[in-house]
Amino acid sequence: MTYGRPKEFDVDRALEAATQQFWAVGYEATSLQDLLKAMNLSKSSLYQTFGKKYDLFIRCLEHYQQSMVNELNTQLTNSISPKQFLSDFLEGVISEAKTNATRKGCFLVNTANELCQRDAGVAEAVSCGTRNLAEVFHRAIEQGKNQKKINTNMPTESLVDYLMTSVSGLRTMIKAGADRDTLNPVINIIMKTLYINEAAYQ
Amino acid sequence: MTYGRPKEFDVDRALEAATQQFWAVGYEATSLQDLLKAMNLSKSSLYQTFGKKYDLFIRCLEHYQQSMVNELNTQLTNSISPKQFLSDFLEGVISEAKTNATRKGCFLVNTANELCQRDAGVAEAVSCGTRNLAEVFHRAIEQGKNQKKINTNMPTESLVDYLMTSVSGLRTMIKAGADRDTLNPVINIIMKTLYINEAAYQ
DNA sequence: CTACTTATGGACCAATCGGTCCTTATTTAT
DNA sequence: ATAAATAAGGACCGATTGGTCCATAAGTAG
Repeated sequence: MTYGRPKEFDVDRALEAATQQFWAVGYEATSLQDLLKAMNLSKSSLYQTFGKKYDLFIRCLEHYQQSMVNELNTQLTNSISPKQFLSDFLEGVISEAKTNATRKGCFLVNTANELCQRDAGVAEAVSCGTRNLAEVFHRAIEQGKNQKKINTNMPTESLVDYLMTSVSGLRTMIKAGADRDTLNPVINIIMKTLYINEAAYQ
Repeated sequence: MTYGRPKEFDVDRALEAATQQFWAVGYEATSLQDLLKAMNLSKSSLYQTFGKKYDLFIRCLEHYQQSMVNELNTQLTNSISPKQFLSDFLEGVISEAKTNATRKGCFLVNTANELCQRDAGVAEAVSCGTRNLAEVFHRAIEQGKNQKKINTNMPTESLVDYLMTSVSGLRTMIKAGADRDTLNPVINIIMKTLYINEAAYQ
């Protein structure tokens, strides 16, 4: 039933390679040549399989978003407490600060900054990704509230938005060159804000 | 003492126009053509006066940074309280959320996200700008502490970094499409965190 | 009026951009 | 064996990129 010459490459691996490339340097700064080298494909294969650069980019965005959200969801269910999950997550975010390696940040955040205002399609994909990410945080915060660890006076939605804002901010600070020593107190403040009762009593 | 044919344009106005252009769409997405149109210059005039695109960009960054910091300093000295200053500032940041007009955000934040990891010169200019911005926040927070309005237990530096992080995060959220209604509660949380005693007692 | 200095307009450049298309290679179905 | 279908290599495309260079214009100093 399947005709034709089989592909000489793994589509998923190629997609992953393209994602890494776009993630590392963004859409505009990634040339077709860069993609071909990163994915190890001929131009024909790329266009035949993924369409144009823009189409590939959108697909990478979705690929990234899904795997990130999946990863976070399993981390949340495996963590000993929502607080530990959130704390680990923030630690993870700032762990790439001032490493010699490239600080890629979050592909969604990067793209939001680069393209969202200019391209409606990208904006839609990013919006979808952030909604899914927010859902994870929503779950974590609801659990924290149920365990009476998080101030139940504040609407969960606001806390989620606060968390999203804080994470995005951390990522920008890292790109701007902040190191872990300056950002560690910041995530302490953020955590204390979520777990405000502890902060007030300490 | 001044030789030669006089310039037919105002250097400062041209610099301002270039700043607006870079600010609006970033470095990569701004072509030389875009610059010439925005600045209303011939190519020769641009290169003779400002050097190459990269040089002009750095100069725009510095120009932006200086005028922003000056503006904020006068706003701080004219405000009735540091709290009012900070609150007004955050309000101002989210006031461009979901306007139909282009949401340009902060030129420094944009550039941090676009170029800092790739170009050392840009990173240096951004770092200088953020330091100067942080100084303004430092002044405001110290004043708040002196007036016993801000928790003196937390180091001022940490609060400054927290504020910088929050502002950067807000800007990204705006670019990602968040509207004022979702961000207003967020800045309330941020303000309460700075003025934590009020938050704990309310 | 002449020499000198700077500004401007635009021709020109190689390199690169994203993208198309045609030929050839490799497979499966009959 | 042959036809159908897909993949891969690479030539080729016009448009655009950032940038240089040169001839001409427009001033000032002596």
